[in-house]
Amino acid sequence: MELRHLRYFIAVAEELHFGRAAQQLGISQPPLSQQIQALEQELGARLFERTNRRVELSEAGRLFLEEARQVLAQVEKAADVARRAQLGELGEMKIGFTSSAPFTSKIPKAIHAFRQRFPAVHLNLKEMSSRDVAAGVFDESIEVG
Amino acid sequence: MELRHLRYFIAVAEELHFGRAAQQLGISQPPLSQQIQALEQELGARLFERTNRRVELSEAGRLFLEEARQVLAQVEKAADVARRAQLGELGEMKIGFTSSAPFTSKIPKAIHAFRQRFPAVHLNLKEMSSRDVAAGVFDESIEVG
DNA sequence: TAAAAATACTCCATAGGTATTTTAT
DNA sequence: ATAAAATACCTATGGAGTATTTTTA
Repeated sequence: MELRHLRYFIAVAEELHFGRAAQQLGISQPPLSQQIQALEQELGARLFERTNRRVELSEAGRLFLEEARQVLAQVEKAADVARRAQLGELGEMKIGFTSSAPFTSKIPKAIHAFRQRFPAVHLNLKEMSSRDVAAGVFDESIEVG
Repeated sequence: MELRHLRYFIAVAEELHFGRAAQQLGISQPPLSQQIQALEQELGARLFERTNRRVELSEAGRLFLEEARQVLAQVEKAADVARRAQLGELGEMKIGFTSSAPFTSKIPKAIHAFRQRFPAVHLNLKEMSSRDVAAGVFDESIEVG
């Protein structure tokens, strides 16, 4: 099974008409019929009742439609997560700082501004020696959450 | 995006090695690299850090992996729902019966046996006139949940 | 220099198109 | 007689294979 099968199935389920669904999908009707048949065969389930002047969903089709929509929604979410993570709007930020850093003034403000800007980024702070800061050492952590 | 991309991505994420992942998938390494590249391009996100002796997941890749697994799990569920609905192990059963039916004895037993056999089928009972039973009329219903 | 991924190209399986037939109204 | 899906057949896009190059540890 491929997402194509689910996209095609949903189009037919919404139009209840192979010709119009094909048009909406930008393909012709025969390959759409074929893909739906292939899907039905793989599932071992009849998804539509075809009575030549009318196409309607079978019981299996109605239930499958809900699941198929959830799959596509989940795919959208997956793509969105990846894009936002790439843009640095999601994920984890680890910051090491030395005890001599002006913690009482600048760091809290910086954290606040950062969390305002990237609310989905998980912040992870740690006080450490300046040598470790320079070396990029960051084993344990204090989470700000 | 197609499910193929997700299946390939998960294989590479698990093996952290394109060659072995390709072998596990039953394809050769170059097309696997190509499909992963196509996926990364479509997402606009780098999923792996390639440093020639080592492949590792990027932050975006780690987050995407969780989502991708959920997609495939949802696809399995969708297929399962369709198959079980086709077998009559899922869905809805509507039964009309007349007031003269021996409700106190046979019907409750029949319901019990049915629900034992098909626990996922939603039962829907209604007392109606014998004429409506014969005509298959079934507008409102009493649900047995 | 060795191990692994990326390129370059070639091939073929199959998604998709066109033409036609079937079917039920 | 008509509208719509199914079937048959053909085409061509792109997924997959083989050979080779690039990269860096």
